[in-house]
Amino acid sequence: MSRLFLRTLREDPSDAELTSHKLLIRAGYIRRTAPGIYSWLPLGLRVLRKIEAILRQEMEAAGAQEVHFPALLPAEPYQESGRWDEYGPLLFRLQDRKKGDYLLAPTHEEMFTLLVKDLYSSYKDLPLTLYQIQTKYRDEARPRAGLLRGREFVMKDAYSFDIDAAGLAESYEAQRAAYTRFFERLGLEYVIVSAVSGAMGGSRSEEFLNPSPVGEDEFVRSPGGYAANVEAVTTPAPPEIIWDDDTPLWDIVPTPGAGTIADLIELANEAFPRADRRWEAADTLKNVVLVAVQPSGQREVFVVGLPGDREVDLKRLGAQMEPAEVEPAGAADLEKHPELVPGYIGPGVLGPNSAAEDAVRYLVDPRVVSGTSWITGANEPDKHVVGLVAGRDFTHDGFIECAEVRAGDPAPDGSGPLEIARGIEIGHIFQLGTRYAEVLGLSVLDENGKARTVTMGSYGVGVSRVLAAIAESNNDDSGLVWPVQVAPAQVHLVATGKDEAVYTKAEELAATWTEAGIEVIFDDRKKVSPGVKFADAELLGMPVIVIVGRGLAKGLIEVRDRRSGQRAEIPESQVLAHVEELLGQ
RNA sequence: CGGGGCGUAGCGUAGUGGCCAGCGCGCCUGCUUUGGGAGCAGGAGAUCGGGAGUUCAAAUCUCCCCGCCCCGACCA
Repeated sequence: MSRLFLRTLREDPSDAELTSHKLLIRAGYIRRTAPGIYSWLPLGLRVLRKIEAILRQEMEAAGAQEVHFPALLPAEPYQESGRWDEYGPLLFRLQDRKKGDYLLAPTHEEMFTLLVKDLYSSYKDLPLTLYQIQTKYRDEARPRAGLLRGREFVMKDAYSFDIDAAGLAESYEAQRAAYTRFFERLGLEYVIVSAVSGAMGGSRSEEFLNPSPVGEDEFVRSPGGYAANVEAVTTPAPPEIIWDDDTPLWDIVPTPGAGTIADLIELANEAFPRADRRWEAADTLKNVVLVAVQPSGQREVFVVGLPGDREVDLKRLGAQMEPAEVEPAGAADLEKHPELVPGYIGPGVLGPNSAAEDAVRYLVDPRVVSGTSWITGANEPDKHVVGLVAGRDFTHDGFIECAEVRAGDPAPDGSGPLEIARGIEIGHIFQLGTRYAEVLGLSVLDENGKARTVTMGSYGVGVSRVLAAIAESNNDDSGLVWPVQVAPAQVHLVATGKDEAVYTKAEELAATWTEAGIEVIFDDRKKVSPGVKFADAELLGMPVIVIVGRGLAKGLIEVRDRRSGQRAEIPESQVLAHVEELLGQ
């Protein structure tokens, strides 16, 4: 260790917020090079390599073959797939000396698709799964949390190629199983949640989330085992209500100044109270004006209708409108639609309810089923409608998940009330289908000599993010506590005191153990006080700390378990056995 | 991109117009010290984020720019 390239820091870096970030920097595993870009130091690199090695084993076991693409790529394939535009500012773009467009790859679907197209043309060559462990680049608007969201990061991306949907399902299952084994071997807690496929396109998609309060993804789960990303949660539609001739007709009521839901409810309970109960926010139909912005910049104003007690969740809505982005309508957008009276918008002027040809699209929350009765805007200032029945008095252009999800909402599969938690996205698997194969022309001949478009899956693990997630969930007040599988070394050997015999003995142990296949970090620094060595050992976080020092005179060596803090004085002859036991070997 | 905080040595910081910019950690030399971040003595290390301006005088005031952190928007 006297020669190890390492400098531990006594104080937390001022620009770090998360425990994992602070500790990885203080313990000398990584250094920040630029915003969201980190350099790997010897210890950090060892951990990264170990995670990669485990991942490779699981990929090979699942039948995937490793390749390696450049990170620097020509623009053409991405222009063909449309992602050169779709990715927008997230893409690092550059030009060569001849003004040719290049990019630093954010992910490699196109390249894998083209590689297979280049070499294969028969159904006999399938199924095939390829993978790589590569550095990816994304010019994130706001990199944060050290390794958790960087602009450069290490990712394992795998791609499966099959002739049909059944094959894809099999390849997908194989990767899914490999992922569960991988995360289990790391000892990293994970939840598999349903996800929306987003910019990737495709159908089935699941995320592996490491539950953590510092995670950026919100997900829900139910006691019955349902789990989904908040963006992907579906709302179980209440049963339709059949109305009859006794169902009262709607009525326009004056509601001066009731521009907000809260005001409206208060006024309604006073001016036209219900017989059976008080009016609630959930009795109102709130209509919110939004704009969908296409990657081309084209703007479409549309309105969503949802129960008045719910807020619009732009994230959830946006996930369903990909690749368009959704934002609240601005003043300029509203000016183009004078029929939309802010605070008093009702279905009457929206979508199919309007006679106008350019009526804005009207999408509603799944709770607005046929037969439900609402208080909603009358499309003129200071007036609302009471008793407007969906299906009878108005209709819409379709349902959309646009409302916030709340703890306690029912799971769509009836498995109980949902709880909301946060997680770090450590893996994401997709059934892409034919999206990339189609635009890039990847097809093979089937047994009848007919060209069939290949169907693909895409499977990612954020390797550097996994490292951060492990650090985030494996530490204590004095430092990191690595699981043995990924620790830079298994044993941190400390020699204390100034007795030469101690150092000789420790060196001897280090050599023997290394020979026996145990990785040892040996703190042989002679002019460093014991306190510093102990503190460093705890900060660095090897699973076992061995101390050769004052006990040696009696033939005793101290062995500590980093995680539990348990200490034992062991006779020298039994130390190796004890260490191996602690390491679980 | 909006809101907030900030930028002084490798790290953490003090310094709101006035002498050679101070302290702790770390680093170097010497002596002492060695089971919980040692002591003494000496030393190296700073274009005070950059530029322009105001002033007899700027880390400190003004303007512009750059960068960092947090929240939001955004985000396989």
